[in-house]
Amino acid sequence: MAMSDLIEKFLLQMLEEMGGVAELQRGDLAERFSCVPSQINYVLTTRFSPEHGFLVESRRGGGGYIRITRVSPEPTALLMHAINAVGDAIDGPSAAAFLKNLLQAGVLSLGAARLIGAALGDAALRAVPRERRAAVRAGILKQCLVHTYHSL
Amino acid sequence: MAMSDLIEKFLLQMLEEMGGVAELQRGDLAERFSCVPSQINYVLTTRFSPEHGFLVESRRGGGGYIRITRVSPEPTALLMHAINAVGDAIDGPSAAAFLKNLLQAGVLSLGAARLIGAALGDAALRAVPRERRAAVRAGILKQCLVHTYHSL
DNA sequence: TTTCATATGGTCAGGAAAGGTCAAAATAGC
DNA sequence: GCTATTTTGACCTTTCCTGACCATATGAAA
Repeated sequence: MAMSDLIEKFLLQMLEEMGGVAELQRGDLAERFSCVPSQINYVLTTRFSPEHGFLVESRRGGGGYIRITRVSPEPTALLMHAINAVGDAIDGPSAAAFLKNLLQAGVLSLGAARLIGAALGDAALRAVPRERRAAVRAGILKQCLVHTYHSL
Repeated sequence: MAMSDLIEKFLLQMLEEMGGVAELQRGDLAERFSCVPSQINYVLTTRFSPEHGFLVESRRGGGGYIRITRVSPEPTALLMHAINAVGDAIDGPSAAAFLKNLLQAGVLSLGAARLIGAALGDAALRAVPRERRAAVRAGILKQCLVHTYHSL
């Protein structure tokens, strides 16, 4: 695995531990990985760009620093929120809205969202009396989201 | 036997040992067989194409790699068979076995298989009376498989 | 207050380390 | 002999790594 990948991994883990913001010194990090300082910039520009959902600030001079902030909300937080919000029963359109939101946020892949959607549809719940479907749907949806949470 | 056949054999065995995914470096492999690197590409395009049931990913540059993943040659047939075999009711372990088979065959991704598993578990079906769960489970499972079928 | 030394971080271009493409030459199978 | 397959090499593209040089902040000295 290339060094840039290792540095990326390190920074991601750091962000995870620090709850979304990591502050570091370029020289220190370069020394830890035995590379030139500018390689840190390379990693930052290729893997922590805004399109990747990060904000990078820095300051030069004595006491300088580089701060990386995860700008797109963390998937775990979004999932947690969604799981709590589902409740004990949910109708089809509402469930679909949940899935759409999570898809939009990049927490669920298109395939996963559609798959869950299939599991929640009336066709899948044929064996459940109509008046109980909302409750069953909620159970399935929550469990799917919990699973997704655990697989992050 | 032509060298391309030898390389093919080697890669197939590698896939076998690694459980369906093999990661390699083009230069290394070329050196091992004393051939030019581009011959590896030839083997990959003629014998590990999607029609042959393989997925090939790669990355250039330092630390580059080639990854071959075995997928099912006939996902549609396997899915069709599975959908028919599920029946009107199915217990948890049997459903799990179905998923495991389809996973092994590469029809379902690990993520998809686990996701469906979560939707079929007792935790997800808490709102369904125990004696009706098998029927509900069958409905959900079949719908998920039908969905997968359509999204191929 | 101005100036200079030091401590950071930033930019950019070039070289190195992969993998990709393509067409011509060689070979194998009928 | 003819055709399809295989083999090869020249050239291309992408990604990574390095180093020289640049820019800015802080603090002490003049």
